[in-house]
Amino acid sequence: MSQKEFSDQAKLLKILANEVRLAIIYSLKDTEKTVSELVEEIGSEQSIISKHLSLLRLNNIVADRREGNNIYYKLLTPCAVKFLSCATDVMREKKEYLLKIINQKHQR
Amino acid sequence: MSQKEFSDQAKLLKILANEVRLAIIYSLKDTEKTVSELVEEIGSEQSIISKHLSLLRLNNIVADRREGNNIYYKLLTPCAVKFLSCATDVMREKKEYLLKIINQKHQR
DNA sequence: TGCGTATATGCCAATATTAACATATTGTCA
DNA sequence: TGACAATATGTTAATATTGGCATATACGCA
Repeated sequence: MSQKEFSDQAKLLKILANEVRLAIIYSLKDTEKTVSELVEEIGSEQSIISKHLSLLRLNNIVADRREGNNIYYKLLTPCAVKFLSCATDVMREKKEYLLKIINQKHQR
Repeated sequence: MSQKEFSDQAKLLKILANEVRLAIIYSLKDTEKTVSELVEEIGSEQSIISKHLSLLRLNNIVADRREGNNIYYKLLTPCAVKFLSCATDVMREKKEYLLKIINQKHQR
């Protein structure tokens, strides 16, 4: 892997590395939603949700579509959800390792 | 998914979302290495590599082992590498989507 | 046209992240 | 013990990220 590849990957991870943006991605995983619906569901202020949506849109993680006064957002890269479950795996693996270590200490 | 789960996941992603740390993880993917080896390979300053290693160690992504003057680091969660390839998938999927869009525009 | 609703954006302050440098720590060996 | 090699840590300044608030924009409808 080249330095540019690491840098690109780091940029992508930074986009995903935010509580609100993760909630948005997860919420859009199998259906499009309006901003209001996301605001209601996630519980952050409207302007905050909008800003995170802008960032995700600028980076082509989501796409928007206007319908009257509402703007619907959908996930462009369903793979992003698989990616999140992959992150969950890493956390589980970490946890298991820690438990193993703790058990070893107790056995001494 | 609960808010705490999103927050935990975001924390993990933040740890991984750095060019140097990605290079370290990738470099350790199938063999342990000393700090000097990582410095040589990655090309950042020693204190910088050390600090990133500390962060990874504190978060149980890597573990260290002293052997004389050298300290060997190894990856604790091999899953982290799979995770990175998963990130690469997301980027590829994004790119493919964009190409598709561009082609559609040209066909009009 | 004017008003209400939905959404986006600009600005600012607080906080987090990072690199760079200097210095400290820990071990080896003479 | 002293000098050196490998690594870690403290401090600081620059920059990036974030949330909160105010305001702007876009649309529908009367």
